[in-house]
Amino acid sequence: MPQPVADNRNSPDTRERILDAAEWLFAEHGFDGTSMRQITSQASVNLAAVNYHFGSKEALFHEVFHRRLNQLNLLRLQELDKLEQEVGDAPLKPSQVLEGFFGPALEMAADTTHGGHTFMRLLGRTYTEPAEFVRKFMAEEYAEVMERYTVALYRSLPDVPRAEIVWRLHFMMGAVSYAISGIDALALVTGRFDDDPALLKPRLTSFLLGGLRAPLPEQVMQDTKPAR
Amino acid sequence: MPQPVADNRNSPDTRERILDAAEWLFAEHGFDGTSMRQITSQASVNLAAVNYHFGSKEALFHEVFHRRLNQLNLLRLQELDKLEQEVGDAPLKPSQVLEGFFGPALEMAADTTHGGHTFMRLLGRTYTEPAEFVRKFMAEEYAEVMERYTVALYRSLPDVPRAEIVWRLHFMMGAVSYAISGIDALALVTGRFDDDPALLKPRLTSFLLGGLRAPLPEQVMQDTKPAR
DNA sequence: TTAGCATTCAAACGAACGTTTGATTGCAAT
DNA sequence: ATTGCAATCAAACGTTCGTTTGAATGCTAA
Repeated sequence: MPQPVADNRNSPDTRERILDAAEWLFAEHGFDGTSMRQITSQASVNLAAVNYHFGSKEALFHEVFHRRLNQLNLLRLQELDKLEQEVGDAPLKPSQVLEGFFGPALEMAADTTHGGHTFMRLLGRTYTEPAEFVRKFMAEEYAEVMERYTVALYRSLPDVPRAEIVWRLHFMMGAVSYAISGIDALALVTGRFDDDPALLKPRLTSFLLGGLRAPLPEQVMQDTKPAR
Repeated sequence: MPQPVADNRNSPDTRERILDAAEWLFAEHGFDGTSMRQITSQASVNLAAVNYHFGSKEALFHEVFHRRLNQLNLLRLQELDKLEQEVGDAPLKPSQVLEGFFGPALEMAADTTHGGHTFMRLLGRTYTEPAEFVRKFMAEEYAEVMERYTVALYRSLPDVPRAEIVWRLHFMMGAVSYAISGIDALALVTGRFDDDPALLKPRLTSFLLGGLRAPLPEQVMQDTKPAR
């Protein structure tokens, strides 16, 4: 046993090159719109390399996701741990919960040089086109983070019905997704558009907070007052 | 000239059957994920019928869009006309602008029996995956509506910088898109989830209004005070 | 009855798809 | 030197793709 080669992470770049190329192409053209020949060509590797290293196109897609989503989940959980440690048993403020949840996503989306932005575009896109095999691992990999953050949100807004909070979290994720896909889609609908990307985060957070803390609609108020 | 057959809209159902089948399949699996054979099979027409009636797969996609988007645009413009007529030269209230813009979309999304819901899912999905050939006609068909509604929003919020308004409109469209794709994506991220669909609209509008009227972020306030 | 024409149909086209194969390469350990 | 093995490679596999073709069909107008 000269060297525990064991869990071999050999072939220094080709796996990474494939993942990077695939990430960008999937974000740009979607899963079905991207071919193995495009991926391997852009990564400058042999056509068979993907099947050799990952097994299949779907497995590659999963790995593209797992690589960054795992990182994003860790960041979100760390943020929440830190925040909850600071306040002890007291509930967090809604703004703190939002910062912990969307902060890491926006930071990742702001990283345009290491693929973070590319991945967040892919994530937003995939969310609206959940292919069969994607639903499965998406739900699994998101589960813990969503569970902990929804609970934190419940506690931060004790007077708001839980169903309402879940919906608003959903609305907020939509707003953030569009914010990240951002300028492309914006230019698609309005005319040309250029703006300081650094302003996106303050803009978005004040919008989200406004929506999250908006007065409850009357119909919901009525439903929440009586029984249950 | 016995009958002005002229602009023939013959073949009573096959065009419509193709459009309906294509609309559903495109919404479910995307453009690249849907094959001509799936479409024609689900529509119970011959494989060559699509190319005969529409010319190509892309042209079919365009027609699927045009059919409903045209209707949606008309509704939105009618709403705005009516509202502006009511108030004369005075600016509209933000809530009125939102009602005019998102009301027709939500109504269409609530129609689950005539394909309206299906189309709105497709629209939200396409927004985040703008294929080359889609960008073109999307921008064209959206142009007039977006122009008029952004102006109406400017006037309804005279103290808010225009760039801010454009962004917030963008955020709102994201929230609405997610709201419509709705329960599918929600169940993907949280656990199971069931709720009264009739409550969606009041929930969404109070959220949107809260976001739209939220206080401006400090950075933007600073930028807007000095020159320019 | 017949001519014209829009529509439908079965069949085939070449191209591109994801995947597999079997040989070749180049380094590490014997 | 030689064996072992992970990695790369060119080539081919069988499918499925969007589109085209040319013949059949059925209705309408002359």
